Amino acid sequence: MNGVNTANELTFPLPALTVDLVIFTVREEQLQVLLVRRANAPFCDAWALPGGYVDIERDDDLEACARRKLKEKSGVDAPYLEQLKSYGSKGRDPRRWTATVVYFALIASDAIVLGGNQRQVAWHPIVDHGVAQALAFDHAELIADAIARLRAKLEYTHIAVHLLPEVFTLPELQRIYEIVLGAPLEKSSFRRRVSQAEMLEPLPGQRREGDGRPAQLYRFRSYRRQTFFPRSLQRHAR
Amino acid sequence: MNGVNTANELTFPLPALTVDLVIFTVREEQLQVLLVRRANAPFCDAWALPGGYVDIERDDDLEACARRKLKEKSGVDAPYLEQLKSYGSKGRDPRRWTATVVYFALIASDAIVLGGNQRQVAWHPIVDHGVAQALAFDHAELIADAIARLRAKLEYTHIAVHLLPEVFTLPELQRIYEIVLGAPLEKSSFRRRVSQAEMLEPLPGQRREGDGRPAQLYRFRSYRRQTFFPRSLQRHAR
DNA sequence: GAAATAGTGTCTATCAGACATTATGGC
DNA sequence: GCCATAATGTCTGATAGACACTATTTC
Repeated sequence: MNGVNTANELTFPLPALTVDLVIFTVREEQLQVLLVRRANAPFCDAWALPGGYVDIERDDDLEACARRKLKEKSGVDAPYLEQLKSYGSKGRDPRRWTATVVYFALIASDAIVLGGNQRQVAWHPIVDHGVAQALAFDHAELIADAIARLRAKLEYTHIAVHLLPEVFTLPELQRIYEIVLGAPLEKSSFRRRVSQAEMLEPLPGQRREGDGRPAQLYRFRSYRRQTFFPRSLQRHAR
Repeated sequence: MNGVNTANELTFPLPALTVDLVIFTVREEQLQVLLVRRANAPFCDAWALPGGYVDIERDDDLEACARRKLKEKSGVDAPYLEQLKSYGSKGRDPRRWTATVVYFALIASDAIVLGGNQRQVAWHPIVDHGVAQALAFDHAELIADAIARLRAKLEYTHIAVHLLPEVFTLPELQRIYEIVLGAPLEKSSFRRRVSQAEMLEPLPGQRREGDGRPAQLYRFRSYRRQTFFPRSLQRHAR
């Protein structure tokens, strides 16, 4: 009934399994996503998310597979990486029934070391809910979902710090939020949230300049836990 | 490089792909999860989540696969169904590299038609973050993650209505929340949220009893959109 | 000192928790 | 009338938005 015979051999055809990555960064005042140009059919020459088949020899688990592919494409070792969702259907790859587990990563633009050929691997700016080009497979949908998740999480967590280098100022952090959300934020509200969460550690004495008064430098203190902001249904005390 | 030859045949071994279901209901004043007893090795006779291999002949996509398995085990056609997360690694199934896409479902206990043998398919109460028994594979972890997601979503959405039959009273709905969250809720706060969200439609005239004053009957109005409660970082108006 | 940007303080609106109060049924 | 439960109202505290104000730098 479960399609497995006594010798533990599968008696039915398997779908293919891939891992795809939606790698975000903020460059040139824009949210951008890393795409690779396909060299083979189907969708040859179209842009697509970096990713590929799970290699059961090399990859111990799904996340290791995602990290391997991330390292191959972006050169980044330990970014923020979060599983987004899985997509699988008969038709999304014309060759065969394929499922993909999508991860999204946030990296600082200064941490990126792209492989040589910009025709093959390049950053593409996000406009609204996707990129300007038509993409291979269902990758436009995957990107739209990833953007929605990223924007939603910005509103109740601190993950945007992962889009900045280790040391940054509060105006820089606020700018990241505004670029990703596509809307200006109230300065004092923003700063209140950040300070109340106690996630940032001021780097004493140091400063940096824009054009007026320099801003205090900070470092993200705690990668251990994500901060979630309150105001939801709370447990009743008594 | 991508392991596919020109005839579009894969030249490397594939991992297996399954879909597993965490089916929740509230019965006998407890949050319960549906488990099936395994009839084959590995973990023969152990309890496990309902699920199984994706059948690329029958299943058009992952969600269809989940709905098919849900219908097979619980008899329920159109419950609340949401993709939770995917798990895949070399070791989680001793037979081979296996990935599973986990869905969680919420169904009303009165909608359930279990197949005959209770020794094979049965409800198990949730205590804290899991069930009392040891489970097959990594299913205890999958259940713990599903419980965490369910509890988190209760605090900012209305999905708990899917744990009740179509017609219910507000005290019944509140009781569901309290059972799942494991803590009492403040009545007036609870009712304010529910009414502000305008998700419930009073069924006029009708009532039902406990022991004192009868409660108004309601029906869940809108399956179209989930209600999310406010108080998070908001866009700046100007 | 003017301009520009960083950073703080104050007021208000909104909403959740606490808890009292009223409403409606059975007995 | 009494009890039990349903439903509502009021007060308080916490926090986000708005916006004014102060602080610190360059020129």
